Amino acid sequence: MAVTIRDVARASGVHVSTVSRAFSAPHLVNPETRVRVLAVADDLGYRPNRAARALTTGRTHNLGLIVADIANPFFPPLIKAAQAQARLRDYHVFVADTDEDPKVEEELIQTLTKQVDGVLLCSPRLTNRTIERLRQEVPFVLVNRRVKGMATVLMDVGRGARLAVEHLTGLGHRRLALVTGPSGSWTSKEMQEAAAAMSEVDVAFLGPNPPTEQGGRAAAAEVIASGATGVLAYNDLVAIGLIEGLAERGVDVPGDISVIGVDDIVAGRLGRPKLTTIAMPTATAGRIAVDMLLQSVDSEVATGVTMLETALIVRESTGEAHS
Amino acid sequence: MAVTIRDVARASGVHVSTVSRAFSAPHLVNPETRVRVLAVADDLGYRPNRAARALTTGRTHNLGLIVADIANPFFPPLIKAAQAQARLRDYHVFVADTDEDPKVEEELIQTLTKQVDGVLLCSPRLTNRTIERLRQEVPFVLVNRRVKGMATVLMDVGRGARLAVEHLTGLGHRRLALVTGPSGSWTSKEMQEAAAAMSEVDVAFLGPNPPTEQGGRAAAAEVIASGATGVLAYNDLVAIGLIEGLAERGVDVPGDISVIGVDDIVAGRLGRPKLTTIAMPTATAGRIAVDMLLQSVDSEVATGVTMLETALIVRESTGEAHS
DNA sequence: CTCCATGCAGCAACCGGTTGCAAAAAGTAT
DNA sequence: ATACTTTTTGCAACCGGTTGCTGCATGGAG
Repeated sequence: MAVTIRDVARASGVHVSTVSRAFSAPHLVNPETRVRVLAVADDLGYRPNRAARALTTGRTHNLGLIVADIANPFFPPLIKAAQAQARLRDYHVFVADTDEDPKVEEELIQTLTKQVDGVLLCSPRLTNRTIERLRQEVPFVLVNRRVKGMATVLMDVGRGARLAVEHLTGLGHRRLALVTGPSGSWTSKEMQEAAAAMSEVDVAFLGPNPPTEQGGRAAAAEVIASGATGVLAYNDLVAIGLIEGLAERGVDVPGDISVIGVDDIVAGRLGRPKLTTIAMPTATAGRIAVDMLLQSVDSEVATGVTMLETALIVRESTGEAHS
Repeated sequence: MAVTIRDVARASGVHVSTVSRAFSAPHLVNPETRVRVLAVADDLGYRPNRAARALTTGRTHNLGLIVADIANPFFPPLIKAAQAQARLRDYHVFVADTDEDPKVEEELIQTLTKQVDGVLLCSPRLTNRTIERLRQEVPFVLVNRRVKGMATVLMDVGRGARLAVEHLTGLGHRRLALVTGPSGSWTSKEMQEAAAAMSEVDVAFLGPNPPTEQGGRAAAAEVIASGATGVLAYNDLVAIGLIEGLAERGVDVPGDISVIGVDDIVAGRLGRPKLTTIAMPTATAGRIAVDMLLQSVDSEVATGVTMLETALIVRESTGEAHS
């Protein structure tokens, strides 16, 4: 079937070890021999078997990328960037979707560990304890989640939330609401803490909610009941759903209630009204996370926290408070 | 480091082959021995090394999924579904993005083949000839691309295009335009052929264009110049960009020009105006493609074409022609 | 013309499993 | 008790590479 290193060895009249070295330790083989071997290899269409190589070297040259929901528009740019960056370093990446389920997440990590050199955990829903344990088996880099002592890429959503609250209060809103996300979400907690720390404002916490359009739509009644006129939603999807839910109940955005999302997904840029949102540098996060991961794979140490800036983008879903 | 089959063998006082069989050929080992071995294995936290297993069995239990652009909203639902279906069958999936570049695509397939049992090629930009060649190295299933004799999952975009054209002519539009996609795209070709076959209508073909918002925006001038009042765009992204481009030039949709997209991505459902579009069953396609792929991995034959239905969804971006 | 350092290639063990074959154990029929 | 199956287990080779060690040339120093 496939052409192996022995075929190449036979065809070029050298020992397999020489062929092996011609590829992975060029300086240890005579330049002439090397070009000859390489020529024969190319001729035969030989391609090294990464899995076999991994067996001895311990390096699979694969990465795992685990996300809560591929279809959530927040992730694709991150996945794309991570995958591209990995390819640059000659790494392939497994992508897996946990459906927001911690059980699945853990199981996935377990079965993946042997096949990868490291795992990128994006917005994990696992407990800190579980993460600490799993960490023994394979290097991690966390995205959007803080666990002490672990390599992490964070986006400064706390600051984003502060900016959002200031924006809303600046527009005259006095009663605010935060439509929170899933309970395991670091981002959600971070937003809550940031908002709660702003003592001068009155903000109601509504949740937890699934991080989807449906989640937002379902929260509409609660938002109305809260009496808030300024709302910060867990993410754009929720914000969009919320706006729809409010519209169904005859509440206009931004006329009656101002809504701010998080993520700056494409759909928000095109929506009606165009969404005011906190932009997250997801592509950058993916790229940096891969770099950190590969670095920690080599150096055996996996630490360091990278905090990426977020930005408030004001569009049309926020406006002056009336009253 | 990691616990291997030999550790388990030693700890349970049997030979490695017995441990191996306890896992992968249970019926060949005495039930009592088996439970004992499994208990020890569980105790030690043993997990079989898939890569090592692949070396002898030839089955990696991995799949490759290659798409033109992860960030294109058309793909995530497909990726998600494919990945979920694969997991059901105990397969992991490599996801790779080609950036719409055939060179990258080919290279990716080459380096992936040894690590996977099969590859899902979604909307490939490769030539038929190249695909035929690569096919020798690894089983394929094609999505959104027709190559004779190969397993394929298609979405009936031809019929979709016909419905779209009928919808437009039904609204009184006489001059139509088709904003085509990338030159290697089967979908684009299919749409063109379907439209061209409708002899009674006058449709201009504008393209090729990159399948993005920018591509659509850039095509706006050309669309106006064509004099068309009804436009079918390669996909929703292009349609959205086009609508923006038209708006910049003072052309209203659907007031002056009607626009239809393809894919039914979320952003279109939320846009202004809400996009009339041809819905593609992407999740179903992903699921079925994985099933077909796994089937062909087992049976050594990879054929069969599955055609999935599309549907025209009329929203707000199309309207009556004003003479 | 030795002696030794250096460069290059071969040998063989090993990575973590699988599997055909044979031996041993257990069961069955005579 | 013997001969013959049928289970159950062990042995050892193998999958496709890698790598520490050894051995052979070659070349420069003394």
